[in-house]
Parts: sequence; structure tokens; C-alpha cells
Amino acid sequence: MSKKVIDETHNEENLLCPIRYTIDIVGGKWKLPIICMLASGLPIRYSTIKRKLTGVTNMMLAQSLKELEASGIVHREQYNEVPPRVEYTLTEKGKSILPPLVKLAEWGTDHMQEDKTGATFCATCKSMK
Amino acid sequence: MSKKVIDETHNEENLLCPIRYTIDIVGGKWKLPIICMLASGLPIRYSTIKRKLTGVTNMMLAQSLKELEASGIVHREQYNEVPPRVEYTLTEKGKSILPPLVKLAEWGTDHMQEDKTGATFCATCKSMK
DNA sequence: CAGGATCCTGTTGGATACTG
DNA sequence: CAGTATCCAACAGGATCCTG
Repeated sequence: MSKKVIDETHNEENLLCPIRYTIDIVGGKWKLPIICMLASGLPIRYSTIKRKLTGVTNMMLAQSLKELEASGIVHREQYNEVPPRVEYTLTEKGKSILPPLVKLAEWGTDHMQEDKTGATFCATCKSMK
Repeated sequence: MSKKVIDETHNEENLLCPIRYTIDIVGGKWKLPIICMLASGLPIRYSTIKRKLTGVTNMMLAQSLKELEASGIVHREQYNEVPPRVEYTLTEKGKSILPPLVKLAEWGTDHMQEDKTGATFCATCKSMK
């Protein structure tokens, strides 16, 4: 979810565009990998996500998860144990965004190969297909 | 096409992901509106695009068009007349990205209405459906 | 008409340290 | 373990002025 101030003069023209609404939800550096990782449907712990997302900081991961939760894409389940455990899953809304993303992935796969032959693909995204 | 320096440590994990490849192409503030505007298939002049894209500067429009051309999405046809005339059209690759974008738009339309009822939609994007 | 050059600012994302 | 807080660098995008 973009924090940018809505410019009223462009609001109706661009920012309420349903495509941009969708891209805003999955935009940013880490949200797409997170969604891909949760695409299996199984709940995944915070620490597991952090470990598999090479290079992500606690700061960025927590923020991305919070924004995805605010968008209704992921569900956060907190267990009051010691040590604490928090698991994330895709909501129904989150699952429903996968087919459109797969369309994007298919188009990307087709046309990446035209440009740079032999490109390797993100393992998590491949798992969506 | 983003100008950001590619971080080699995340390259294979994220940046060669076909979804991100696709989103990078249509990302940014003006590329989606430009693509929507060209979706009819008719060639459109630079000045016409500029006039219809309220708020865009020459700087941003020229840059967006150049990047879309480099991505193979739009074709630039220059006529050596006085005054100069340049017309833009979607390439075959550009046309082929419309169906995936329509999927995104459909998802966005469905779920925007859950969040904010009565939201108005971008006229150019609606024209794609 | 169709851009380019230069300078500037707000946002995004990262580094590091700390906590319930 | 699962985050926060604070500070900072990089980049996208805009304003203004200039040109073939």
C-alpha cells in the first residue's frame, strides 16, 4: 500500500484505476515473494519467511506483512506461547489474486525469453504455476 | 524499465521473476495510462498523449515512452515534417500484454468495491474491457 | 512540435540497535 | 521469536528552462 499522498487532480484519472489498485497491493520489493511463498496455502511462521527471503530485514518484512494484512491479502495468527509464534496464511482474497498473477507470470515468461535467453526464474514464483 | 541498480544478491531470487519483469514494464506513474490510451490500436501523436494525460511533464512523458519503446511495448514512428510529428502505437508485444492487464483490472474492480463503495474508475483503463 | 538538461524533493527501502 | 525505533541512502518523479 503506497504511502504517497493522493494528488486530487490525478485521483480520478489514475489512482483509482483498478489495475493500479492491484499493482499497489503487490508492489514493493518484498510483497510478491511473500505472496508466492504463501501460495501453497500452508501457514508459515515469521522466522521461516525471514529465513527464506534472503536479504530482507525485520523492518521491511514486518512492514510488508502489515500492509498485506491491511489489504486483506494475508491473515495473521498469533499464538501466545513462549517463545512467541506468529503464522501467516493467505486469505480468500489473497488466494483470489493468484490467477491474475499467474497470467502476468505467463506473459513475463514468454517475453523474458525473447529478450534474455536462458534467464533463470524466481523459485517461489515458479511454484505458483 | 527501472533505472535502479541491480543488486546481484537479489537478482536471481527476485528481479528475474517473470511477474516482476512484467510489473517493471508497466510500473511507474504514467506507463499504464499510456498503454491504456494506445489500446485502441490507433497511432497517437506525442502532443495528443500529453494533452490527455493531465499533469504529465515533457520530461516524464518522453522518458516513459522511451522506456516502453525499449521494452518493445510501443512503436515510435517519426515523420520528418515541419513541424515534426511523432506517432506512437502498440507493438504486437504491447497488444499481447493487454489480456493479462485486463485480468488484473477485473480483480481490482471486484475488490475495490469491497473496500470503498462507489469508487470511480479510470476512464482509459475502463476502455480496455 | 517533440523532446533534452539540470536541479530539486518526497518516498521507498536499508542498517543498526533495541524490546516484550 | 517477532517484531520497533531511529537514522540514512538511493531512486522516482517533478519544476523549470532550453533546443533541433
